[in-house]
Parts: sequence; structure tokens; C-alpha cells
Amino acid sequence: MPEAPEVEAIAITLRALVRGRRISRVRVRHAIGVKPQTAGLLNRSVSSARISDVERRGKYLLLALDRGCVSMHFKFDGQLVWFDGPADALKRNVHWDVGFEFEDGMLGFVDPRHLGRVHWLARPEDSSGIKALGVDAFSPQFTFSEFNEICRVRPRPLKMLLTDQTRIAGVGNIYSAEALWHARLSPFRRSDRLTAAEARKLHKAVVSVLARALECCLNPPPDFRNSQWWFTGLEKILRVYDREGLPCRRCGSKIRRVEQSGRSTYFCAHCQRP
DNA sequence: CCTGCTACCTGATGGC
DNA sequence: TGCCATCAGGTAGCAG
Repeated sequence: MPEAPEVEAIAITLRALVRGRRISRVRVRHAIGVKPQTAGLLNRSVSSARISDVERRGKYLLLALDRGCVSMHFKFDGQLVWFDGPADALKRNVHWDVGFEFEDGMLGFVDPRHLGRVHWLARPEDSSGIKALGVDAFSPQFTFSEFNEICRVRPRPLKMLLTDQTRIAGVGNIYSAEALWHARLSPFRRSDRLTAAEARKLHKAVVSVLARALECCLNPPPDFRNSQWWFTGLEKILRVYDREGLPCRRCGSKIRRVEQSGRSTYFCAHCQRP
């Protein structure tokens, strides 16, 4: 599920919990979670490694180790849960896929749907997905002039540009819809035909939508000890996403949902003009 | 190279 | 109630 704000909130919260600490070993309960790697490789590479930092790249979470790093991608449903230890994890009736054991507990990567992945990498760029990431939407390099250039690279609908991780890293289906609504631009508008003023408005909308979402994701922060935890209150900040048939909060006309490259796009056909 | 489509998975939900 | 279809905040991999 998570886009950059959710992963960033997870990174910030997890950093305070595990930075500087040693992973004693890795338990893989569902091998699909480390595919195409193996439990053995992950355990060999990570056992007794110290976590120097926790980082985010786009929607990837990285545990930087003194030997390489662990990358995690949550895809739609992945999350992290803290257990008192392996025995606690087995005793509680909670699905978990990969466990990182510490002296006093175990961090579990949890994804019943099994689309999420945990990998060990010698360097982050050894992951083709990470290597291909464009400018991170939260980084200082994501300036208006950078965004404006990205818009002109080639003609494509704004929705496709915003969610293309190789151009702008971290924006997904929800926050692209939200930013386009705030900027009053149709998801179908050709990115290369925006006026400079429109591009500026859209850039501002992306930045502010993500900032507001991050603040929401940190208040309250993730509670890894509660296996049921998930971000609350995001519905309150959403203006169009998942509001098909409901009145636009700006002009009152019905929000529409259409398919764009196989994904749902929500927009107001009245105030988001093509 | 680039682009667009499908596969990958499981669970929740809604209509009949 | 049961069954079936549809939907889900994403990316990797492959064909063209």
C-alpha cells in the first residue's frame, strides 16, 4: 500500500528503534518473501551484521548494514511488526514472512499477500528497481525546474508521469490523484504541453500533498508492536482518491473513476480541465 | 533502447 | 448463506 510518505514514516520510526543494533540472525518463514533470493543467502549475509542506518529510496526501505544492506518493498500490503522474539511470533496468531532477530526481539516483515520482498544487496544499486529510481519526491533535488524538465522529456498523460518511479520516485496512485486534483489538472493532460504556470502549480501540489501525508503518517507514528497497526486519518486528507460517485469537495460534481493503464484514476471532470 | 501489458498473490467486499 | 466476480496505495519481466 505505501507510497513515499508511509515508507518515510516507517523509516523514521524504525531508525530510532534499530540504528546501531546487531541482527543476530534471519528467519524466513515464507520463502516467497525473499524470492528470487534464498533464506540461506539472506541469513548468511545478514547474520551478526550491525544496522548503521535506516533509509528510504522511493518506496523502498533500506537497512544499511556494515556489510551491504537489506532492501524491503511493501508493494500493496506489506508491513513491519515487532515481536518479543521468535517464540512470541509463533505463539501469536500473526502471519509473518521474514524475521530479523535482535537480542531482545524480532522485527517481522509481514505480507500475507506475498507480493512484498526482502533482499540482501551488496550495494543498493544492485537492485534494478532502486538503480532506476528518478529524483526522490521528498529530496531537495525535486525542484520546480527539475520537474519542469521532466514534464518535457516526452509526451504522456500527467498521471503516468507522476507515477513513473524512474522519473519521480515515491509518488503512487493515491497521491498522484490528490496532487492533480489540487492543481486542477486532468490526469489525461499531456505533460509536455503544460504551461510553466501549470507545471509550477502541479509541482507545488505534489510537494504539499506529500508533506501533509507524511505529517499525518507520523501523528500518531507507526506502532510496530501492534500487529494490526496501520496509518490512520489519511482518509481525512484525501480529496478525490476512492471517492467515485461522491461530490467533488470543490465544485460538487461527481468524482469519476476511470482506468488508466490498468489502474484506477479518480478525478473531477468539471474542475480538473484537460 | 523504450513502451505497454501481464503476472505475481491473497483477502475483502458486494451483487445475485 | 454461498458463490462468483471484482478490486486493492506496485513492480518485474517480457514481447514487440
